[in-house]
Amino acid sequence: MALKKRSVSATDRILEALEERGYRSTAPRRTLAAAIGEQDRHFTAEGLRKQLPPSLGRATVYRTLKILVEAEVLCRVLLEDGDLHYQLSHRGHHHHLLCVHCGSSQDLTGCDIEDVLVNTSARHGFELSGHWLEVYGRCRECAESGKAAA
Amino acid sequence: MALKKRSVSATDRILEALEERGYRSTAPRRTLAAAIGEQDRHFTAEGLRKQLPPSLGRATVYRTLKILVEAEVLCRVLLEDGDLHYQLSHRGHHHHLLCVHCGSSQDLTGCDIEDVLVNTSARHGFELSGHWLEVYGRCRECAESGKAAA
DNA sequence: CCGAAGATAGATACATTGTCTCATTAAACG
DNA sequence: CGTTTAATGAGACAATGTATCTATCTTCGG
Repeated sequence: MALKKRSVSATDRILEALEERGYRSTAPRRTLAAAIGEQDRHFTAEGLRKQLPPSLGRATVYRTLKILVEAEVLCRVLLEDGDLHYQLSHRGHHHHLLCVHCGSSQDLTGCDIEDVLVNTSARHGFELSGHWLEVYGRCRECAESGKAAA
Repeated sequence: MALKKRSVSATDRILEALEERGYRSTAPRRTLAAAIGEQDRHFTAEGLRKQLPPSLGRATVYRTLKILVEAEVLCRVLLEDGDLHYQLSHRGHHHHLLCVHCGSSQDLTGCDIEDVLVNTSARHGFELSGHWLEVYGRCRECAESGKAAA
């Protein structure tokens, strides 16, 4: 269930985001952008690094990932076991449905959690400024095959 | 706004939880339980350790914290900056309202987020099994003083 | 094109937060 | 008590990231 379709390649989106923000176009960054564009799933910093030429320094990988998260091109994903992964992000705030079985993730859309949170928080006299939410479970495919099997 | 009141001391609750689960009563654990009972705020493993005699090994602190989280006496709190803290927990699943200004936290109660999540996930064909939520903002006190100041 | 200014890279040391191993010690229990 | 077995503390190791530093590459004005 990888996302293959893309009008503009993810690689290009990454490079554009860097350019927009005034970062220079360098060979390491282009290599990284291409590698990230090839991921069809959330990935770890080290996992990504293993797919890159060893000449590309560790610090560069982490630095670039950080920049891309700030630029909202990537977002962080916290797995249930505490592992921090990264994945291509659609702009704006959103959450993830993470399949604990196959590891896929989908964006949680059409969700009114924000409203619920604002209201509930207000009842506590709390002025909400942000939140972090990850949802774990089984995606449609895994849920169905799971019923058949187990 | 620390929680000072407690019918049974937190320290005792910790020791009881350990006993219930068949763990032995040892001096290091009693020391740890007492120290945790004195925290009036979420704390880090290392922060806690600094309040303990250096003779109490690092591994013991981490081991005990892990046990206590499993026993649901403590829960983990993820701060906005990614720092993982611990705090005394009331049993059962709940979330935290974390004040980014004063660092206090309160439990989010009377919240129907679970229902919203179940419904929203279902629309994605997703079979929900768990979630992680942290809410950041300003507590009543900080929100009010903030308005006066800023 | 060239050269200067400044961002970036890679190497590497360091930092943080844990986990694992292992010999020693201490609890629990008959 | 003594035996059994869990627990401790020391320290190695691991994972993940940040800071520092010098060399190098980009960019851009001329």
